[in-house]
Amino acid sequence: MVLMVVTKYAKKILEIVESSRSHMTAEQIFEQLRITYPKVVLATVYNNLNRLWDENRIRKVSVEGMADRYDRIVRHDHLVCKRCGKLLDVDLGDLTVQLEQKAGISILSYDLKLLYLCEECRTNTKQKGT
Amino acid sequence: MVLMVVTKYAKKILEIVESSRSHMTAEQIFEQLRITYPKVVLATVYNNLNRLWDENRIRKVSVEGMADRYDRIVRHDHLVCKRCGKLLDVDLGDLTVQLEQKAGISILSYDLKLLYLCEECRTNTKQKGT
DNA sequence: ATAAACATTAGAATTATTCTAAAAATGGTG
DNA sequence: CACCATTTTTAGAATAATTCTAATGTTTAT
Repeated sequence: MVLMVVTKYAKKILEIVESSRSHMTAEQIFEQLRITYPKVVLATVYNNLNRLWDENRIRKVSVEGMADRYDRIVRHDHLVCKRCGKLLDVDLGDLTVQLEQKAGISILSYDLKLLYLCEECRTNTKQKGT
Repeated sequence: MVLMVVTKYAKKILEIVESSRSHMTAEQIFEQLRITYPKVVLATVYNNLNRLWDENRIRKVSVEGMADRYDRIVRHDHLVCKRCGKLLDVDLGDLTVQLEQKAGISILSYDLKLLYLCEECRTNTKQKGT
């Protein structure tokens, strides 16, 4: 149970997620994967993403009300525009130890999102919409 | 634009969310609301939840792959079981200032989830890694 | 009282994601 | 290699969650 990611699809999917800095959705990963393997099916992408996530090889990022996004595992945090959902990377350093101490429990990882209003949303309009 | 939450539905929904400690889904809130207003419709619940969230009167909590949950605004963090998605409250104190400093940006709020494996999931099965 | 603005409804429509069962690929064994 | 067990992929149906649309109802301000 040490060697994982054997299939070509899993391998390529991991590659896609890791080489992208753009928090792709399953659908986008699917499109990307299709370039190399035109026969592949969306369910396969979901299967593999779930497996990779289970094995801690990718991160899953969920923003309220939007499709889940997948991200490389390298630790970093996210800045999320509360209005349009735009996601940016930001690195606040590793808070694991601090958090474990405060919580008094040992954790697998943590997920930190800072909610703000992006430039556009701030200037554009004061009501909702992207 | 200062007085909000005027309608009976919004009022009651806010009441339900605030008086519950259980991170309810829209569906559950709907059921609860129906006790008082049997005529109400699910879309109304979504409309109101979205409005309340927009107005910062409730929190929305999303756990990967599950329906969004709604929560009172009182600051606290969450412990999420990575396997079963179970959600628990935990309070690590207010990190806003620290985070704003590290990020060098002013934020509306933040969302911190600690991922762990709950007792049950830890003992139950060892398949799927971890 | 009337018009403008906002809220609610019903149900269809859209998305995202999982499930199911069958077919295909892979792996190890004798 | 030949066989069986296991895992992966496929296609498409199924399930959820959430939004949209258009009509209708309610409230507010004039």
